[in-house]
Amino acid sequence: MTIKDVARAAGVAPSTVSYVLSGSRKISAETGDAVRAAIAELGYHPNAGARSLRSTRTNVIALSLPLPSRGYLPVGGRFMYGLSEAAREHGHDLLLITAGDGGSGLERVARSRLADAAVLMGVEMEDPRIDAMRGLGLPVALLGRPADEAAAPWADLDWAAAAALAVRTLHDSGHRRIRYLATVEADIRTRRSYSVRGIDGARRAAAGLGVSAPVHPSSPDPAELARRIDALLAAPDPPTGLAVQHPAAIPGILRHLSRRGLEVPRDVSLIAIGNFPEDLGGLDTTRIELPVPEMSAAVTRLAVAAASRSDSEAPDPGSGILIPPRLTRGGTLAPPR
Amino acid sequence: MTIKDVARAAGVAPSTVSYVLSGSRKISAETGDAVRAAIAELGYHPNAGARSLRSTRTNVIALSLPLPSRGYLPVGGRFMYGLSEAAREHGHDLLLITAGDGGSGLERVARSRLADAAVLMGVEMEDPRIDAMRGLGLPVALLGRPADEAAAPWADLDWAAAAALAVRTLHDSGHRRIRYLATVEADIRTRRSYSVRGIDGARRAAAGLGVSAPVHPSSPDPAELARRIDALLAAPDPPTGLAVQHPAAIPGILRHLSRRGLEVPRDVSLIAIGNFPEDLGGLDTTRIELPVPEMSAAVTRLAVAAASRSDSEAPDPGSGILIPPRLTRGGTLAPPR
DNA sequence: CTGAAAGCGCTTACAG
DNA sequence: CTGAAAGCGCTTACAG
Repeated sequence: MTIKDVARAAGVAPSTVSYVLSGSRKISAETGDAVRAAIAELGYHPNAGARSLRSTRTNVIALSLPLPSRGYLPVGGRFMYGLSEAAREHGHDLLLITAGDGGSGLERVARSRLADAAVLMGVEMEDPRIDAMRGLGLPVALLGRPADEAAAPWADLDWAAAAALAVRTLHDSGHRRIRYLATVEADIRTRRSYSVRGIDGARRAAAGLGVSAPVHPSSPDPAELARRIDALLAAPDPPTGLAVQHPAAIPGILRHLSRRGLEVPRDVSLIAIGNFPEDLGGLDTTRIELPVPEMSAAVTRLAVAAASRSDSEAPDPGSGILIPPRLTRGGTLAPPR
Repeated sequence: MTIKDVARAAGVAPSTVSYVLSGSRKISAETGDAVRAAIAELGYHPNAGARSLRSTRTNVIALSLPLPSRGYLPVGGRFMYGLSEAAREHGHDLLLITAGDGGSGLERVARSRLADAAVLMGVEMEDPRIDAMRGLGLPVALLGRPADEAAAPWADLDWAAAAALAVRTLHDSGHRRIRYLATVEADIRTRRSYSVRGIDGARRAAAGLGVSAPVHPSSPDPAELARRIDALLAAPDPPTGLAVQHPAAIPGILRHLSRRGLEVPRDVSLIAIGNFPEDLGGLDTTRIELPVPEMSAAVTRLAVAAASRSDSEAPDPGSGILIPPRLTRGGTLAPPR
């Protein structure tokens, strides 16, 4: 089942079938209809290998996944769905590249021309993958905002604004003893963008409000996290408001507070940053949700644009798309007693 | 950067480079070394499109994802990681196919020869994708055990045995009023394999033990699920033991029981089936975990085998790999009062 | 408005 | 033990 079969069935030349498919040439209505009818009847789909060999376009986007940090995994799954559907809307498929093969995966994809562009997930402030791909001719789009915002096109939730919104909302509600529970240490250490920017946003917001909001890293180990919360509560000025950027930890934190006899929001208020309602299992939490569909659509658009730019050798405008945070009211926020 | 460049650098013919790469011909040590040195120095990777056009092998495995049911999503992410890494170990990459484009995605992949084989996730007892792919020449391997076990190679946790193990463990512990909280209704209605087999295993085990263990569907809505649990507890013979096959619901269930003043395991025992320790957020639950790495490795092996079989036109042995359940002891099981 | 032909980068019989 | 050549199924200048 090749383009020749379609051409024979429609009574035209193979090249005419190709032109009907690509739309890059004016075709008479009758010819076009005959070709389309033959394609539909035979169920013809162009051979992907032949097409990519000839045209140097694969219609595939590679997704470079970070090493699965324990806190990040459930989020990764949503993005894979979101990105895959967004890619389809642009006529592309999504190829998964795990960091498991030592970062060489992306280079392999670039050199063997398996994809037209790559979306990088788990972006670090200074992400080595950006420079690595520059020389290899694989355009990238970042799901995360790097330190050098002109290094590559990127899309991200405005984590700094999200953290600031959480701190400001607690402050507006009357809280003065606020703590910022950041992402897990591993993410801070590797300078994951959402991690660094969240902390930064929280600190700036606190400074702007003239309030103190010390930052504490979270832990993937619930028992260890519980110990840290105990330490906070045992301090001379225990917090009345918590902003938490570690989504997976929310249920455990609420359980621990309740075990300690603290009622939320009567004794402690809490705002969750960057999570999904589903992951909260019915907990009615005041929160800033992670806008996965918007982020997926935005970064995919950038990746597709970068891929076609690489055809025309046009310079990379280095655009960034910042998605503003939105607060969802829930039952974990109240004025301090 | 093509095979010709490597050939020139090594002072041999392009075909010789190809033979060194494939290992399908005896090559002298010197020639082989020269070629390998040139490949390493130039950073050569064969063009994927050219290779697949010529050899009809893509070294890509397609992953057909089910529609993201709310209960299943976090699990999907783990499998994507697990399958991607397993595929790499066999020299393959993983291409994501979402059900979003109406099931046509797999057919498109088959007809355009984008992949050598497909792994089907979210398998139903009578899964239409199996027959659909048979005529299209895309070999499949199922991540789930279908009703017709000879229809295609498959790998799965033994959900029937898992459910039976949970019921039996409760029974051994002294429980006689047991309830089986199955998967969400949508999964039962579409006859997802894990759902049907779990229910079946629970019923058989209960019958074998001469105990009654009525089955109740779970709900993706925590409030609705809470109402159903209330109904169970308000019945004349309230349960002392619950087996729950809806992983995402465990934290919510435990919270609801505690809100009702019931202590676990003093008043009610609970065994969770098919979840991840990470998703429990530190809850020390007696459970049967989902063996994602084993399942991923097994189904990938089957997919790769099916792909090479399709080259040699050998018949499909229709093998099935059943992974036995393992109980992890936790703090939610005790004899009834 | 349409067709014949070249060629993308590989693999693999054919030949020596 | 190695090479020259054909051809996989497309796309796209070239030609009319």
